[in-house]
Amino acid sequence: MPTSDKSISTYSALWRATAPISLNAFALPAPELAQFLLGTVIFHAETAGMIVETEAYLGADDLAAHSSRGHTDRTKVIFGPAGHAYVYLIYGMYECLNVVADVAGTPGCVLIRALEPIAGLPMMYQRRRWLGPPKGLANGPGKLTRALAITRGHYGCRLDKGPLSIRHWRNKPDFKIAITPRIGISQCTDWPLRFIFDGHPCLSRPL
DNA sequence: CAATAGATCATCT
DNA sequence: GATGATCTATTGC
Repeated sequence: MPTSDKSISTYSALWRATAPISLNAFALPAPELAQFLLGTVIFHAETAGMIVETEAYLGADDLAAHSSRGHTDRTKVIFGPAGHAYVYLIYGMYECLNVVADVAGTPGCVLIRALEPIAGLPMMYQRRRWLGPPKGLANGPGKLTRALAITRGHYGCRLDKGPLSIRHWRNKPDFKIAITPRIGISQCTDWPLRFIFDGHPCLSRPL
């Protein structure tokens, strides 16, 4: 299930094996964007990994979504145009990366929950201070931001190009997608908005 | 393996 | 003043 081509393990080779995604291609409803992002690759600071787990967060009706409480300093980017980063601090300790969905004026975003590490593994090990197998480097929302050195400083960044970018494969790998309820929330706990590569070893939690 | 405690702070009430 | 889209270490079977 991990990446088909194991010869692509350097940042530059991975960059060449992928292509940019236009900013307006991100402008989908959050559940659709969450599926679209599965299998795409995040690049930042000499490290990169493939997204294998996402969660969609909706608008006013979705009480688990930060944007359901309205437009504030923290949530304003979620109400903006798609393809930008919403990064926030959770539990005073970890940062979580979201991709803004939908058109400007309509709130919605996608939490990136797990990556398969592909390039820059030694750097990821150093940032994470992790001693286990590679699958444990970025298999959680707080872990992957550490591994790729993504912080609240990236709040509002565009993701189609620039230092923090998401690209898709020129030869798209084929994976089976499974859908489950979201993890770690206390509202709308049974909405089927978590999207995963079925059986992938780098998930934050199996199914 | 499962359950639980503790770390730590920006945001919102 | 309470809470939380988490993670790690530790305890107990």
